[in-house]
Amino acid sequence: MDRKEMRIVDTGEFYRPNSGVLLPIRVNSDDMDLSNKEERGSIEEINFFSNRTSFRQAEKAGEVPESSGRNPNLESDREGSKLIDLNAGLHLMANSENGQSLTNRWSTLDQNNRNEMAELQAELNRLNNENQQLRGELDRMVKNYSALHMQFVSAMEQKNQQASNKKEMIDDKNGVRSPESIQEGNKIVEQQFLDLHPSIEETTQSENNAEEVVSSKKRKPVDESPERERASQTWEPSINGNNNNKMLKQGMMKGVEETSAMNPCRKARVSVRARSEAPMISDGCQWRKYGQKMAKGNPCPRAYYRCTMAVGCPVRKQVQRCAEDRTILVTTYEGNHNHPLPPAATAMASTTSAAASMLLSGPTTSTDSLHSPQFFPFLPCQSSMASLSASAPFPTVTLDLTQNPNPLQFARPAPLSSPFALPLPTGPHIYNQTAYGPQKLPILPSGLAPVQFGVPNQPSLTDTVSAATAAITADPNFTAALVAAITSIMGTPKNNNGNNNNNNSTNNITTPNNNNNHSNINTNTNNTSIIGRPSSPQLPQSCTTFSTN
DNA sequence: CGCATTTGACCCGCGC
DNA sequence: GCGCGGGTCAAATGCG
Ligand SMILES: [Zn+2]
Repeated sequence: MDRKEMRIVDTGEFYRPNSGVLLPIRVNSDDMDLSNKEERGSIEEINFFSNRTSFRQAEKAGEVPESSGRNPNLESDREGSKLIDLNAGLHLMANSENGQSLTNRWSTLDQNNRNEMAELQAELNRLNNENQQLRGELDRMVKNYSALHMQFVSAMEQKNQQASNKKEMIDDKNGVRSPESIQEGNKIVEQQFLDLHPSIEETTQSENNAEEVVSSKKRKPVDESPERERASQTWEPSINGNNNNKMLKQGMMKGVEETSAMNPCRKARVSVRARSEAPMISDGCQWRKYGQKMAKGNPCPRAYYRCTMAVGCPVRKQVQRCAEDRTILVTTYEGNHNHPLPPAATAMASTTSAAASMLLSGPTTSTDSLHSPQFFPFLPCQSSMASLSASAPFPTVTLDLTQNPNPLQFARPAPLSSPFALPLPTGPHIYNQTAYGPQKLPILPSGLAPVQFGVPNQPSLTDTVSAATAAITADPNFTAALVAAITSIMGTPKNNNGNNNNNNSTNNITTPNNNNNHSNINTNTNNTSIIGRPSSPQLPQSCTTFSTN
């Protein structure tokens, strides 16, 4: 098929949706036959080279009634015919008079160029229109999402306030009035706005304070064993009123903190692997170490921290070095902060919250949803992976930031000052990243903070976490969102001084049986590898120890 | 002296 | 029932 003909046909297709707009044809008419510019559609075609193709013109005029709407198929055919006519006419011109052949050739070339230009311009216009349409669509979706989210937040707020009132009543009945019960309502509201996605514990828990989430699964809601001195000391005032004195002895905060319910949401974890020489990455929060254990299979001890930025904050984290690469620090976050966070800490908090929501918010966010390669279209070429494990009891999202291909992605817009800005991705940025591969500028949501991971003045994990958070929280289905997150992770500088400039970030799907192949996305059951990355270093499974139990 | 860290003991779930 | 391992507690200790 002739190249030109192909081109014209394509332009015809471009404009077919916009009935009546026949820019390419009109442009040709400008060049060849200006007399009928005002006519539209096939009228112009008919007049195309009218002096030489009257036969065809008459033929086509008879074929196609002009009154009816444009028929795409017919349009295509006619345009094809028109091009044949065009070529024939040019040929005749070139051969007709030798003296003018050169001039005619030049004019032909000029016309061709102009045609091409016109076509390109037409395509440009078309793309602009399409872009505007898509943008409008996106804006609409974002608006809808925001509206829904705000509704959800307000609903949760109401629910929390109701629960708070209930708790106050209980406390009053027991003769103990917990200050937290008064404060928690506000706290939770803050947290919800802060985290963008209120986590499941807040939705399912009848009592509102986030501290309840803290208590581990082993803490049973009813103290059925009196001989357990510690258990009776540390907890459950609202269910077992006899413990109130003990709780006072232990301190109100602890009592509230340990008040718990077996909330599955507590299990949701976000594990971040990052290279850092420091014993602990700085994520903007204040942590207090409350324990250290030697983990099995890892000579490096595992440290346990809890957030001390606010009394009773349920957030905890575990820090452990990777057994095989001591420079890799694995930090696992758990829970949601119940207090406002500084900008530096917002990213991580949002990430953990979003990850918890992601992992626990139903089948669409489970690992199953990630089995489809369409969720990671970029992975084979960009070597970036999402790690999700929705498996019970500890669904875990693992962000592997130890391998980064792009050391020069430090430039990014200055973060906004407000620590409470929603990390909601705005505009098409996230889709830009998603669709068009690695973008060097991180799509940070505006409220996210400057970097505080690792050594000062270093670019930090915060970028990655922010982007991941934004991505996760932006889309309840976590499709494009996940893609965007991972894509943005690729653009995040690693957090250490490091010597690891040439690797890609990877996220991993971790399996319940601790089969952490960092090159694969595995299912919970059969460890089916969806997307492999043979080139990535195989990291020891002990590096992500929290996905299993 | 107050706060944070250390560290041994304890709790609990799970597998055998 | 017992042992193992993960997680937490809290007294002891360290530090500014
Ligand atoms: Zn906190």
